[in-house]
Amino acid sequence: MYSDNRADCDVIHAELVEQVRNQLPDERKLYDLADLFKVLGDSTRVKLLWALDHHEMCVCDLAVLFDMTKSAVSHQLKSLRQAELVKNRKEGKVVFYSLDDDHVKSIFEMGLSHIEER
Amino acid sequence: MYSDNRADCDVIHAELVEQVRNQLPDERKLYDLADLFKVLGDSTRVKLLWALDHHEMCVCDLAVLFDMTKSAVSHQLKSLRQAELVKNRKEGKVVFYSLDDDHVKSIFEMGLSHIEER
DNA sequence: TATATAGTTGAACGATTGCTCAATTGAACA
DNA sequence: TGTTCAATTGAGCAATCGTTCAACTATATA
Repeated sequence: MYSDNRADCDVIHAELVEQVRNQLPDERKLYDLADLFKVLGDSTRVKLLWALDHHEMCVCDLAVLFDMTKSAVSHQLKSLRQAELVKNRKEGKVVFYSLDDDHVKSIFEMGLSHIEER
Repeated sequence: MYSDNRADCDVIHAELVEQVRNQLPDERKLYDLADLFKVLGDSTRVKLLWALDHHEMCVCDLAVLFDMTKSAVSHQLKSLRQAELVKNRKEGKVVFYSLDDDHVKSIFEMGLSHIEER
């Protein structure tokens, strides 16, 4: 049944494996989920999100706040935009960014709970 | 005030920047938070956690389930162990892994909510 | 219209990541 | 005691990631 697989071992608990396999979410969903956490898995982006959770801010403000170049900030905001975690609005030359997701705060707080309980 | 920073721009909203700066969590916490999401930000590890959420499993079962080598599985389980997301127990030659965190499921569900609402 | 400034973009780089491979550990058992 | 098999480990490699740098766009204003 698993003769052509890469797991260099016999199946120990075949029934359990089959049972768990049938209960796993769609493969695509698992990839999307990992991609979301990948975006959250960078301290710069975490900082940006945390700042934007307090108030909408422009690229320049964020650059000053975290002592980064505008370019670096802009690149990271692009990732966050593509993940639909932030949105922006333009006012003259200035682009204001803000959170575009209700779950970020909850996810952060859940994450902090994990960290603080170990 | 910010004369020696790397943000190649004037401060546009100095007061806001200062206000947000004072409300940000400890820098260390933000790094730890990003590190946690970094561990969750890989589809292999997401799959492993999801499987272990259903039932404790040994390395060999997981390798068969996801068609990976035991080595690859073991390496990833090590990351998860270091992040204190999974724990293990030994029974003879076999090592059983299981979830070591109540928040993972909640974090996953929050993440799925974000994905499904866009 | 010319200049200045906010922001974006793409290439290039160094660092990190996830896997493979081979060697090794450790427990069961003949 | 020697063999077998589950699991771990470290080195090495390709791929990915985050930043810098330089060039560019777009808008306000003199």
